[in-house]
Formats: sequence, C-alpha cells, structure tokens
Amino acid sequence: MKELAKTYNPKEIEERIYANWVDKKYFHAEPDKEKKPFTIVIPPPNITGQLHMGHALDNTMQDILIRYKRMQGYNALWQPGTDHASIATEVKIIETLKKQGIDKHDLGREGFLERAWEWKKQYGGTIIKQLKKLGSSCDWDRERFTMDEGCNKAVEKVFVDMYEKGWIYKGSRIVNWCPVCNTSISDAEVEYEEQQGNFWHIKYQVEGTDEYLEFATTRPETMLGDTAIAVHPDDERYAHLVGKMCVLPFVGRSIPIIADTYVEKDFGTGVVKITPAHDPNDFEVGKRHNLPEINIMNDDATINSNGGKFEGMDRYEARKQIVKELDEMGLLVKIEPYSHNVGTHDRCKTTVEPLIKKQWFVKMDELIKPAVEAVKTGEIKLVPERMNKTYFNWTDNIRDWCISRQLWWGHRIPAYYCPKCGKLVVARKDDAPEVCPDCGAEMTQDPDTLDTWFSSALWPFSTLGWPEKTEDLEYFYPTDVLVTGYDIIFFWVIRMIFSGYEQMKAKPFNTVLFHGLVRDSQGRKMSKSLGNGIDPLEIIDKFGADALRFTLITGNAPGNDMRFYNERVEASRNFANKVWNASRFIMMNIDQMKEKGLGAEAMIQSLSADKLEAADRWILSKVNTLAKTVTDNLDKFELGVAASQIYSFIWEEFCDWYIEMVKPRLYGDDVTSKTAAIYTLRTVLTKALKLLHPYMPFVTEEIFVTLKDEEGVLDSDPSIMISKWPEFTEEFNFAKEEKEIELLKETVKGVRNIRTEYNVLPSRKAKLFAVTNDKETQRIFAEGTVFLKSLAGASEIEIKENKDGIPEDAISCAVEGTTIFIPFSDLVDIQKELERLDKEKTRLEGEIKRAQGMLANENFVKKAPQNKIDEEKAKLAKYESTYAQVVERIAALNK
RNA sequence: GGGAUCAUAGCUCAGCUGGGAGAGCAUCUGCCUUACAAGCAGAGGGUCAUAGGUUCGAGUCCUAUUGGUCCCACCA
Repeated sequence: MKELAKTYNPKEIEERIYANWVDKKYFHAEPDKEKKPFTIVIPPPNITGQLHMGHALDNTMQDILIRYKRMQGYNALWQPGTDHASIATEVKIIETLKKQGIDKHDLGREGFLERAWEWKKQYGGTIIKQLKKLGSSCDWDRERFTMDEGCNKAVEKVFVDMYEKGWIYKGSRIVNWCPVCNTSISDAEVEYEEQQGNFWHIKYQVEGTDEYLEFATTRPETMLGDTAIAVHPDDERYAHLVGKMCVLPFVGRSIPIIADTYVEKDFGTGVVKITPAHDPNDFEVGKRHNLPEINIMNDDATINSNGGKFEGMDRYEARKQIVKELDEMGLLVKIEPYSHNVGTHDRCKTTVEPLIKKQWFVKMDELIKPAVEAVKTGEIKLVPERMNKTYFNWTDNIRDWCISRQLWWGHRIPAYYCPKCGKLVVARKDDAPEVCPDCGAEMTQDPDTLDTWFSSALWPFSTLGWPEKTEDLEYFYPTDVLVTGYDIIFFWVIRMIFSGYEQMKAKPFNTVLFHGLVRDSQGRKMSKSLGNGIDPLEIIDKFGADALRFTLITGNAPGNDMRFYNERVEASRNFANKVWNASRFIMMNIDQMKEKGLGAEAMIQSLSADKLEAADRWILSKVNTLAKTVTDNLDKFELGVAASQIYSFIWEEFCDWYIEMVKPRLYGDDVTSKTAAIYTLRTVLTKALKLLHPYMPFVTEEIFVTLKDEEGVLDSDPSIMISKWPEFTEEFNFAKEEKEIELLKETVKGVRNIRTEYNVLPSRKAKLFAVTNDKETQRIFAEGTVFLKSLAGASEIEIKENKDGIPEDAISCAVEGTTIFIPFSDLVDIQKELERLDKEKTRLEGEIKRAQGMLANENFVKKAPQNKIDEEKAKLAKYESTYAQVVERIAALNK
C-alpha cells in the first residue's frame, strides 16, 4: 500500500481526485428505469458572480444530499447551470462600459448585447470553476443557462400561453421605477430603508373662502400632480368643505375636496393630498373618484412639462425650490423632522419613484391557488416548517407581478405592435407577424425584457428539456429537494411552485430545504461595502475544501443563520487530519500483516471463524448503529446532527477507544487476535469513511482508494463515491458486547481519574484488583485484561471474589457491581482518599434520592410509561450497589 | 402595525415529538506514550432571559414581560 504523508495536505490531492471523478463520469446521470431517480436542480448562480460563503453553504448542502443518495443506489442527478441575472449583469456591464467612456445607448441594443454575450463568455465560467473547487458533484455535461435556446423556448411558450389564457396582461399601473437603472422593478425588488426626512406642512386655500386646508407630505414636489384633497367622510371638521375646490399653487389648477375612508382622521391634520400618478394608495383613491392622473416626472426623475416652471429640475432640486416658494407665498406652515421608510432599489440603492407606466403583469390570484394548496396539504414540504408562515404571509397578500423591465439583457417580450393601427400580437418568434394582420404596416417588437425571475421560475423543468417531451423530463421531474436561502423564498421558490403546477401540472420538487445566512464572526452580514466578506477560495486554499464544507454544516440547525470564523475551520481541518492519521495507522498494520503473508483472505476468516473479540464486536456494533442514526438524520435533513455523530464516533469511540484498545493485540504474537483486530479496524474505518464521504469527499476518497484491496476480496469499488452506503444489519448488532465494553470503559475512566488526582506518572504502572462475586463480570474483566493494562496503566489485574489480601490502604473506585482497588502504598494519603470517597458518597446519595423520589411518587408510577419506570428502577439498583461499595470502603479506611 | 426568530458554559452554538444539561473553541493540570502536539489523559465552568401556567415530570408545551435579530405592510 502506498504510504501517506504524516499530515493531511488537501492541496496535493483535491484537484487530482476531482479530475478523476469527472473523467470517470461519476457525476453523470442518464434515465434508467432500473433505478429510482433523485434530482436536485441548482439555484443558478449569476454569471457575474464570484463564489461567496452563501454559495459555499448552499452547494455543500446539495452535494451532501446528492452524494448520499447516489451512494444509496439512487440515480442521482444534480442539474447545474447559471442565471443571466438581467439587471445585475446589465448594471455591471454598464459600469464597465462607463470606465471605457462608453454609454450603452452609443452601442445600441445589438451592440450592447454583443458585449453582454462576450461578458458571459469571459466570466460565466468563473463561478462554475469555483463550484468545482468545493467538490460539487454536478452533472456538468448538462450545464444550462437561463438564456440558452431551450430556456428561451420555455420562456416564450409560457408567456404566449399565459397571455392567451388571460393571465398575462398589459396595463397601466403604479410601478416602482428606478430612475438610475431606468426600469420598472417588482415589489420584491424594493428594499425599504429608514431615512431621516421631513414632514412639510402645507396649506391650500379653499376656493371662494378664507379657509385653508393644512396637510403634511414627505414629498412636496409631487404636489404638482395633485388632483384632489381628501378627508374622511365622518370628519366633522371638514364636512362643510367636501365638494368645494382648492387652488393648487404654481399650476393654478382647481382640485376637488373629496371624502374617502382611506384617510385616517386621527393622523396628522386628517387631510391628505391626492397624487394618483405618484403614489399607489392615491392611485386607488383616484380610480374610485375618477380623478385625472397627472404624471409630472420624466423617467430620469426630472420634472416634466406638467410641472410648469419647474420643468427640467431634478426631483430633489424641485422639492427645495417648491418648498422655498411655498414659504414665500405663506403656504408653508412648518417643517417637522420625520423618520420614515423609503423604498430603494435593491440593486443600486436608488430611491424608487412610484410612477404610472404601461407594463406587463402576471395575474396572480388564480395562479397562486395550487401553490398555496400544495404547501397547506404538505404535498410540498418546507424545511424548517416555520417557513410555511412566511410563505403564506406572502401568498395571502399576493399582488400582480410586474414582469416587464426596461432593460436589454434578458428575454425580450414576445409582443408585437403595429405602429399604425396599434394592433397587438403576442406570439412566438416563429409565428411573429412581420406586418400587421389588420392594416399591413410593419410590426415592431416590444422593446422590454422580462424580469430575470420569470425564466428562473421555469428552471426545474426547462433544464430537463421542457417544452419538449423529453425522456429526462419524464424521468427526473418532479425533482426531490430544492436547497436555497430563505431570502429568496418570494423571488424564486413561490414562483417555481406556481409555474410548476401551471406548466407541468405537477409540483417542481417535494421538499424545499432552507438555510440561513453566513455571517462574520461578529454576526454581521458579509458585504462588499463592509469589507468583512470571507472568501471561500482562500479558506479552501488554506484548510482544504473538506474542512470548509464540514464547518459550514456543523453547529447549525436548518434555516438558522450562522457565524463563520477561522477557529471553526481549524477544528474541522484537525478532524480531517485525525481521520487521515487513523487511516495511516491502520494501513501500516495491514501492510505488516501482508508482509507476513496474511492478506484479505485471512481477514475475512476472522469473521467467518467467529474469532472476533468483545471489543471488535463492540465497535462493529457501534458503527452499525451509527449508520442507522446518520441515515435517519440525513433523511430528516438534519445534516449538522448527522455530521457531529460521525465526528464523535470517529474521534472518540474509534480513535480514542478502539484503536487504543487493540494496540496490544496488534503488537502481540497472537495471529488470530491480530487478524481479527485488523479486519475490524479496516471494516469500521471503511464504513465510517463512507458515512463521512458526503461531508468530506476528498480526504475520504484518497484514503478509500489507498486502502483498496488489490486482491479484490474486500471492497472492490474504484471510488468511494460510487460505493454502497452502509446500512444497519442484524449481523453486526451486538448489544451484549456493547454493554461489556462500556463497563470496561467506565473502569478505565475511574482508574485514570484516580491516577491523575494522585499525580501518578503514566510511566508508573500499578497492580489492579477487581472485586466482584458475579461470574459473568469476572469473565468480562478477564477478557479485558489486555487493554486494561494499556489503557489504565495496570501492571497486572487480579480478579477476586472478595477483598481478602488487598492492602487496606489501597485506593478504590466503584463501577457497576465491581470495586476496583489500586494499591499505591507509597502514595496514599488516607485523608485525601476519604475526602474523595466522601464526595462520591454524596453524589450517589443525591442520585439515589432522586430515583427513590420518582419511584415513590404515586402519580409517576401510575402515569409514566412502563419502560421509564423500569429504567428508573434499574438506575436505582445500580446506584445503591455502588453506594454500598463506597460506604464499605469508607468504613474500612476509618478502622 | 402584522409576523417570524433568538435569549443554554467565558465565546460560538446543538439540544428533533417533554423523562437525569451537551459539543467545538477558550481556560487550568499532567504527558513529545512507536497514527496524529492539527495530538493524548484529566479538570473546572450553566437556578437553560424573567414571571406565571399545563403536567407525575418543563431547557423543551402555553401565556405575559424584557432585550436582540430578521421579514412583510407602509399613515399621507
């Protein structure tokens, strides 16, 4: 067997192993009726993206699930791809062009798109390369892009079909307008930000009276578009004015005073100015009262010709000027500082301006129904379950989805207009009319593109070939799990669900597994502006991909945010190294056996000839149980819990106990015993490696491949990632031996404890007496002699029926049914020993009191389940017997 | 305003359907024991935010309170 380096060096192996996996096509999946499919589609990263911790977490989780299922024998497909991310990408390209002194309009639409595709070619592959560094086992042969031919077809079909069904419509609505990006954005893209602003209290004169109506506004410039003043219908203060008119300053328009329940009597003065073209609520009021909608702004948020003398001014400049002039006119009552929420564009942080625009919308009320039903009935499961509430909170308040964007990079809306007669035709590119069917004029296509989420909503089936009826689609759809952050539940998850039901008539996935945000060590969001981001690639470079993956998965419950800091990665790296070294030790011993002509065949004999010793059975039984609990937890998506179970099994049970237990056997001359030990070491290691593989794919593969039995008698898989997942079997279920070894472990711990307390150097050996009159226990100690010697520093072990002949001043400890004596004649301090025993006595008294109390409680005995009662009874018996031993020792020492 | 979530060891967090408080890191003590000092052995450290309630039994369920984080809505 090849020799492994003394410490694990991930850098040397990761790239080589990954290349081999790709080379062997292990990630590739094809429909196969013989096997059950298990499918995950990747949340497609933006082509402009750089791998960050969020991606690292998201993709590690997916890789764990997919590797686990693949090993379980499923036909596992992890469908990869990237997202064109229309606005994010367009903004970036514009920035780059700006540096070169180019405006996007100089290039024109075609020229700009050419640049964009170049950009995609240049940077689109970066994130994919980075995902590979993480160890992601995506089927790269199937890589897709939201703007590739297939996705384009899917988008086109959905748009046309839904338009024909009446679920996509064009309408004038108040939209969120970003004056910097020059596009409308959806509600989900608006981020509210607390800003310090002002309440400007303004008054308008009521026509034909001396009365004034006072109101407050945070956006005084919008007054140019006011078309009414509103009060509450029940407000007696203003009842006499309803129906009268007010004079609008500057523009000189007469606007009516109306009554509408939208106004709250008790807020401010109880008077509201109504600007239907620039406020969503006012828009509604305007509709109810048939008010004119006067747009006063250009797309770049400067005032248009409706603003009279303020035309051409920027919105904030106009605001200043208007306030100043109102003041001069005596119409400004006061300025009150006011902190309020201002909507900003999540991409560029510009304050959005509500504007009336003709835009395309998706009608949501019918479409959302099956999506609500699916989660309600549990047909689609959200993990953790609390996400249901967030989900319903959104679906219950759903509004139509504005899908048109005034951008160039994206799917162009398949709508065609006749410039002459205004005819609108929605059709696929192939069916698009060149001339107007009505008047024969040349048709022009809608200049707008679709919201980037329109295409990602189709991702689970468009990537599998839809709208074609492909074998892939038939076989792999619906997918099994979707793994994503809770932050895009509205953007993406919900939209995939209703799209799946609408287009496929079937859910897109069975389960959505949510994770939280990865924060910095102080709990802050990682962000570019704070400069506190930790680059996953640097971490991989320093500690290895396995360590990074393990860190991201442990110590965290599903859906919760987590903090990331280097000390945690170090701990994971140390664990990888631990696994590495344990394996090194085992290989060393296998090699030595081989040199003596004892290979795999001999090892197999150990099992068949029933030569396994209690310790062997114990650890085999332990790893057997581990396979079950890990599997159960993975099935429940408790990835972190499963990881820590594997961790403590490998480090504590296997390395600290079992390996130490068998060392005397490995170094001894008993070939049978040695072979059994090596068989066990190898078997347990292999199983543990397999369980660990989804988490730490690289180190486990390197060891597995090195460990591979050339004779082909034992495991013969060429790679751990296609080997069989360990399953619980009755064959390795040894309850009796588990109990026996636990007793011996207790003994070792007790003795070690005493030795430390008395400062006995490890080099100093001492004789051990085990006193018990139980024959079975005597046998256990007799069989455990070998490792009691090595682990408990015993020179020899004498098993006795009673304490005759044991020096009176020996130190003792009590384990279940047995008292252990250690005669440290020259070290013993009777007083100290009595104190120690007294402490132990007090502890046991407490335990006995607790157990007795419970059992004496009538209600407990009456109502508690029988197994709980039996458990308590057994504990009580155990404590009472140990207690008796301690009391006896105290009496003896006091003599 | 509505909702979610958190409060457990010095720090970061687990603790799943209620049945004797855990991990990693940090701290202290002793060990370079022939796989590993990225290690081994041992130890200390928690009225599980507060107050009630349900229960034989509550860190775990319910109610209220306090403090933090986040999401949604947005009253001009």
